[in-house]
Amino acid sequence: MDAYNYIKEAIILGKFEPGMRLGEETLAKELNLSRTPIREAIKQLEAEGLVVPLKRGVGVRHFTKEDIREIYDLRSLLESYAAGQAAINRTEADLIELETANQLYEKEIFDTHRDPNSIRNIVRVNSRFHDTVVSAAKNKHLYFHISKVVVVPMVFRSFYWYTDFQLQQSLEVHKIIFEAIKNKEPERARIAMHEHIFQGRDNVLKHLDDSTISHLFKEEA
Amino acid sequence: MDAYNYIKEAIILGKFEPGMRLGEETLAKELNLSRTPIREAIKQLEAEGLVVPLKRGVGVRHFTKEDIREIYDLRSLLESYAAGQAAINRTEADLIELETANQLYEKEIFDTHRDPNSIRNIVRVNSRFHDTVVSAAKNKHLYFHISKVVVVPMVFRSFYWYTDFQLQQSLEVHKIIFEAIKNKEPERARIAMHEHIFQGRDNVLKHLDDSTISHLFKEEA
DNA sequence: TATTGACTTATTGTATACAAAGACAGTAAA
DNA sequence: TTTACTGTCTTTGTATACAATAAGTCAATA
Repeated sequence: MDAYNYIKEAIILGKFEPGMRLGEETLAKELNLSRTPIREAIKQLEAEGLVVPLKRGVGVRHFTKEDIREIYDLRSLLESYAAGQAAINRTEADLIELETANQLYEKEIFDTHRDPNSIRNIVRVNSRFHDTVVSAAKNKHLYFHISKVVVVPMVFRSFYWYTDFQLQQSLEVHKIIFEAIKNKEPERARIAMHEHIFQGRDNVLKHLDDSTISHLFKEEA
Repeated sequence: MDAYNYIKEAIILGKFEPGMRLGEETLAKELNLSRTPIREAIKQLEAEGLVVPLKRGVGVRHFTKEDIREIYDLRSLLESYAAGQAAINRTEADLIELETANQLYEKEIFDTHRDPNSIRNIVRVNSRFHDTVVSAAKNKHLYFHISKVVVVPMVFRSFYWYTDFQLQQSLEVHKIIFEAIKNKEPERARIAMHEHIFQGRDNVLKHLDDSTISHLFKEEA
């Protein structure tokens, strides 16, 4: 794996915690590389906003409650628009892929043991559904920007906090979104997606005071 | 100026034309630097989508008509949302800054000689107004992403195609947006901004067949 | 004890050298 | 004329060395 993806994944999975400084020499040794490719990877991650300047170098960005609110507002705006456009522009192939993603999602939810590996699988198939919706909107630039908004460590961790009921509920909304896109009902798709993402947002915000994860976030000024 | 901003500006101003390959050694000589900082700048620009892989290296990205349509759709979605939020969250300082920007805009429009330098000034004050609207929405992540969507060479050139009447019309819409934000009317601000950006979009698309600029764009496949 | 200052150290910023791999040109064969 | 091949050459990918500077340390002074 290249330096960019290695660091990115480490941040998303929480191996590199928010506020942690990323020394070039350290990473270079960790990846058996020289500093040059490490620096390039860091520059890219900085452009994406995943790492921020920290003491003549960079560190993993931490997200405040305010950040989470803002990001979910933005994501909701973009993805609900995407759902609406998907209901207009989707192809038959998109519908098949959406249905597949949801079937896998259903399977993962029922089989889950709630261990980290299982959560990762749930995240993966959930992302596959959302990704397909955005892809079906047929706007490459929209796709590009949504992928940058969504890639935030938060999204990964949030699934730990879903109850079985919430996971089930989430699946049901996926099915409603799918039906709306299939039947070419943009408004219904848009509204359902908006609700869906705001449910996720509320769930995350509700748990932000939880002591087990509070160290991952910086309090607002 | 650092390598990143130098290259970025050269692309936006059209000094580096779409499709042009950006050789590291060449840029290094041009800026009296070694290849290392050049490579880092290129990686950042690549992450932003302003340059794309081209023959084992990178080249300036070209935008198809389809790209322009997509970008304006996206920009319209984001900026009209921003205008709505600005009508809710704006401070008194925001209002002063918006009014200042519009006054300068008015001045530039009346004084213009339609030379490159004058166009640059118009672009600058127009950007200042739009920037302030987005800033007044009080969502840093929204601001971040809009700035990436808007920074496209297109925006700069589009002002060459405005007639005096269109510039005047553009100013009038700015004033309507300002009033809506001032009076805390989110829907009115949102709709006005949406119309405003779509007018810009139509203007650009109308001129895309123009022979004087057609070389700047690649035909759609 | 807190604060300032010089000193030491660690880490980044930049340049350069070498290795690797496409791109290109020229040639030969179909 | 076109295609396929081969060798050369340009340009990128990576490593490393050195310069610059910010950070940390410790002692002296208020």
